[in-house]
Formats: sequence, C-alpha cells, structure tokens
Amino acid sequence: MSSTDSDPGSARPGGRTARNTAAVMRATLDELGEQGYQRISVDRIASRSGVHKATVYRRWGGVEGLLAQALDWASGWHWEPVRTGSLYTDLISLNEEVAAGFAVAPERRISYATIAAAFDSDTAAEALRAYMADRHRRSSVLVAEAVARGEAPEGSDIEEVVRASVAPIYHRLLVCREPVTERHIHQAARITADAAAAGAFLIEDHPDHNPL
Amino acid sequence: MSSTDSDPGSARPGGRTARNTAAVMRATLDELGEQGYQRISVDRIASRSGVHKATVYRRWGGVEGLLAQALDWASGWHWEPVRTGSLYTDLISLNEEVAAGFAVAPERRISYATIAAAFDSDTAAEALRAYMADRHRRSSVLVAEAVARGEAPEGSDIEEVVRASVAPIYHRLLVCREPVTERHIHQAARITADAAAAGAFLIEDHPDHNPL
DNA sequence: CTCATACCGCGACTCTAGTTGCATTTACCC
DNA sequence: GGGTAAATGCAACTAGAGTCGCGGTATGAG
Repeated sequence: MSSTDSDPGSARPGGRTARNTAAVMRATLDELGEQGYQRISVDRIASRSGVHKATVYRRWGGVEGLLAQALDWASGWHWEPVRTGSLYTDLISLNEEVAAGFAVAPERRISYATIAAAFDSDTAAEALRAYMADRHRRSSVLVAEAVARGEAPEGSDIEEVVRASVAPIYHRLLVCREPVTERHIHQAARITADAAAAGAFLIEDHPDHNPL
Repeated sequence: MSSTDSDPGSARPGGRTARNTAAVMRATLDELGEQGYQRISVDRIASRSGVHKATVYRRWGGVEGLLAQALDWASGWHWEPVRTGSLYTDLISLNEEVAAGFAVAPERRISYATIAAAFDSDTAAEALRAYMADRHRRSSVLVAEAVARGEAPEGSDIEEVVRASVAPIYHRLLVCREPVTERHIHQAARITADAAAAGAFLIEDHPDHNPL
C-alpha cells in the first residue's frame, strides 16, 4: 500500500510528516536524476529536502527504502499505453517507450536505479515486482483489444504477451549490455505479435509445473 | 584480456603476484557464494586470501573490479551447450541452464552478483558484456547446426536466436522479480524455435538504424 | 485551551570503506 | 650471486554511512 500525502491510513495525514514525505520523495528523484544510483547518499537527500538525516533513516531505513517508496509513489501516476491500430505496432510503441526510458537522462538514471536497488534489498525488489506487475497489467489492455479484434485467439495470456515483447529490450540493456536499435524493437514486436496470432500464448489447462 | 596464473602478458608470471591473484579470486568467489553481493567486503576477501587489504584495493580497485576480473577469469573455463537433437529442445536445455544458475546457492549468488556489479561500475559492465557475448557465441553453435539440418533458413542471425530464447528468463528473474516455471522455459523455447523456422531472424540487407 | 503522544531536529558517536606514505620483500635480469 | 624495479605488507589516517539518546515541536483529542 502506498502512503502519499492523502493517505487515510496514516495517523496524521496532511501534517508535518506528510510534508516531509513529499519533500524527501522529490529530493530523492531529483538527486537520482542528477547523480545516479551509485553516487546517491542519504546525507545529500536529507540536506536537499530540509529533513534531518536521522529522520530519513528512521522512516525509510536507507537508500533502498527510499527507492522502494518512490517506485510505489510512481505507481500511482497516470499512465496508459498508446493505441496505434494493430497489435504489432502497439508492441513497437511499447518497446520504444521502454528503450527510451533507459536512453536519456534523467529518466535513464531512475530506470537503472530501480532495477539496481532490487539487487540490494528485498524491500526494493518487492516494490519493483509490484510496479512491473502494475505496468504489465495496464499494458495488457492493448492485447485484450487485439484479441477482441481477432488478431489473437481467445484465452491467450495477455500479460504474458506484453512481457514477451519487452523482454528482449531489457535483456539487451541489462544483461547483454549492448545498445538497442530500431531493428531489435521491431523484431521483438514482430515475433511476439506473430506468436500471439498463432496461439502460442494460449493458457494451458494443466497446472503450472513447480518453479525452479 | 585475462591475467591468470600463466598469463604470458604479465610482467612476472608464476610469481607471488600470480599466486596472490589466484588466492584472491578464489576467496572472492567463495565469499560471494557464502555472503552474496550485498554483504561482501574487501576486508573479508583480503583476510581470507591472506593478501593485504591495501594490495587488493591497489590491484582491483574494489569489489566491482574483483567481480569483473572473476567474470573474465570464468570466461576461460570450458563450457559447451548440450545437444538434444532439435533446436526446440536445445533451447529448452539452454533456458533451463540459465534458470538453474539463478536458482540454487552458491551459484545463484554469483549470478546475481555479476549482474548487480554491472550497475555499480563501468568496468564490471564491460566484463559482463564480454562474458555474455562469449556465452552467446558458444551457444549459437546449436543454432548453426539447426540451420544445417534445415530447421531454420540460411542467413539467420544465430546469436540473436539464442538471445531471444533466454531473454524472457532473465526478464522474469531480474525485472519482473517473479518465479520462472517450466512453462515459461518451454514457451520461450517454442516461440523462438518457431520464429527461427519462419525466418524471423534473417539478417536484413539494409543497415541497422541508429541506437536510441 | 490544554494535554498526551507521536514525530522530528540535533549532535555526537561508532563502524566500516577506502587511501596514503614508507619500509620490506620478491622476482627477474645480468 | 648481486642489483633493481615492481609489488606487497603495514599501520595510521580520512571520510562517509548509519545509530542513538535527548530535548523540542507539531498534531489531534478532549
């Protein structure tokens, strides 16, 4: 659950605590955009936000906690995928948005930081999981509409289609550490759209095997 | 280039320096397997290896440098993909190996650490890039053989087929932060093998677009 | 208006990472 | 076997992260 300014679950919504939260979140994202994840420090965020260092540590536990809450915070922002008329072009648009998020500062630094923080703490990892799940759920509307148009069979795992499309982009950026080009974006979208049309994402009846 | 015990490029191969290198590398991988990347420290590696802390900092610069060299070191180890008779099953085997590398300790910790270190330093990122490029190059033999058997058309980008197959596994583990099941492993292999058969990985004549 | 409580600011403290100057050892070359 | 330059060991040092106790302040309730 998120705890923003107007969080009714908070004991004292709208008070100094809430103002501090907003100031620290803003400072965190600003510092992240300017310095990146490696050079970020709680000291700088504290002095920039005007909130004392000890308070930041008490409430968020450290940089990973700040990142986790910032991700949670960002989940509340409005976002909707772009409609282009076909599943193939919709997926291209989606892939391009992902690639752009890792291309230019300051957004680039924030994107990398959220992934990196997940390696440092379980809290941040869970925040990333929730953020990505939300993102993929929203994106899957595109696939649902494609199914309605007859571009893919009923019973397809629509979120899995989204993941299949963006996976090669993330893989290339974070694992291969090689540049992403338009060719990769189009190829991933093409393969995924074709596979979806062929029914490769149909949900099978038999239950999942055990995770490794 | 790697500098192992018998590195002829080193000024003094076989000497104390080389012994220290081996001891530190061993200690690094051991500590990593036991403690994980977050809890690792140069102090512990130094005392465990019997090499002084200052020496480690002078030669490797810190934990990221140690990881980078360890990856470089591991690239020299022999590895060959498993042949199963068809591209589809070969890719399943490949995907399973990736998933297993992130499943059980201590290998699990080392796998995560190499990815995480790439976020912390450019040196480690470059080492990861080289390691992955090597790994994908070796794996692509499977695809080349599949092409020779007629399972995919001539002119296919064989390394890209490997990347497409494993990408969903990494994506799920590192970005989605959700468990990988046999279903995901089979689905990724199936979609990739089918796409390869359909010529989706044929190298186009026109040059690549610019990277984003 | 007053009070109780939770939150916060403050500064000093500890602990660990990482650095530096110097003496010593090692390994290669002759 | 002796010389030399690089590499290492050593210890003290700096810097920054993270913690703690205490006193002060804001907030909501009565």
